[in-house]
Amino acid sequence: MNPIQFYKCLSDETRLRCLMLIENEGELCVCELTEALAESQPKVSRHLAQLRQCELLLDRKQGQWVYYRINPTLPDWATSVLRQTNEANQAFLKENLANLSRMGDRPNRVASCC
Amino acid sequence: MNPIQFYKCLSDETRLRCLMLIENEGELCVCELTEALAESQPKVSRHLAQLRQCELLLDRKQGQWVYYRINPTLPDWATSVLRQTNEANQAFLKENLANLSRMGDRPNRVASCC
DNA sequence: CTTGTATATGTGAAAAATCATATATATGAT
DNA sequence: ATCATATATATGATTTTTCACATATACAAG
Repeated sequence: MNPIQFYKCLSDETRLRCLMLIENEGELCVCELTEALAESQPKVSRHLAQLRQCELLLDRKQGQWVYYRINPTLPDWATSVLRQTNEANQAFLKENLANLSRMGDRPNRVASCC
Repeated sequence: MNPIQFYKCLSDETRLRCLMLIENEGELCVCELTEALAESQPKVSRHLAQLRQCELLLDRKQGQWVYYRINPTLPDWATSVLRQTNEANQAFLKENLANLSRMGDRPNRVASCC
């Protein structure tokens, strides 16, 4: 993982909030992120695609939903940067987390492996 | 320190290398960074100015030289991100450190306080 | 098969970031 | 005062990034 590519990924507000929300929640689908961020679906989807291409995120498809999670095979320093950024900046996500918890009809999560 | 502003600062190659080199060396002046990066002086200077304005770097003037150092009052998470990024990515700086050590006539450092 | 929901992507426009070049300021040496 | 070195900044051009909107694909339900 090239540090420049990594930090370019973190330098856009939509992408950083997505990463932090996913770090918080473990896994989120596009419609949940769209709701939490109050942004358009194409905008969120495009930024997620970039994070996936750069291998910061992995996705899994379940029915009509696509769930994104942090790539667990990132180098330690990158994993640590994401974790620390999230832990130290919860206030930054306040509004987004409120949107998310206010969201009705969240898709039923089914474990990917069982 | 807003995490977006922080990561925008880290998302440019010139700025990231400057930050990492300064993290490595403790303090560097503009001409040393210019040499290490093999970039033009105005380019390096302009990026340093941005890092100073965002308060990631502090500067001190000594004679004709201006030395930049990491702002020691950054929030802990930011300090830690810089340190970890540097420690885990020494290979990324190899060429720049070689340029620096090859540099003759490096300005004599005088302690700022004594 | 049709409809509705979720997600992805193509396209051209707009905005933001970066750059090279020229120039200005400050300091030290002669 | 003149010259050389170090640094900063103005300017306009270029490149990169982001965006909105339209559209395409996939799946589930009826």
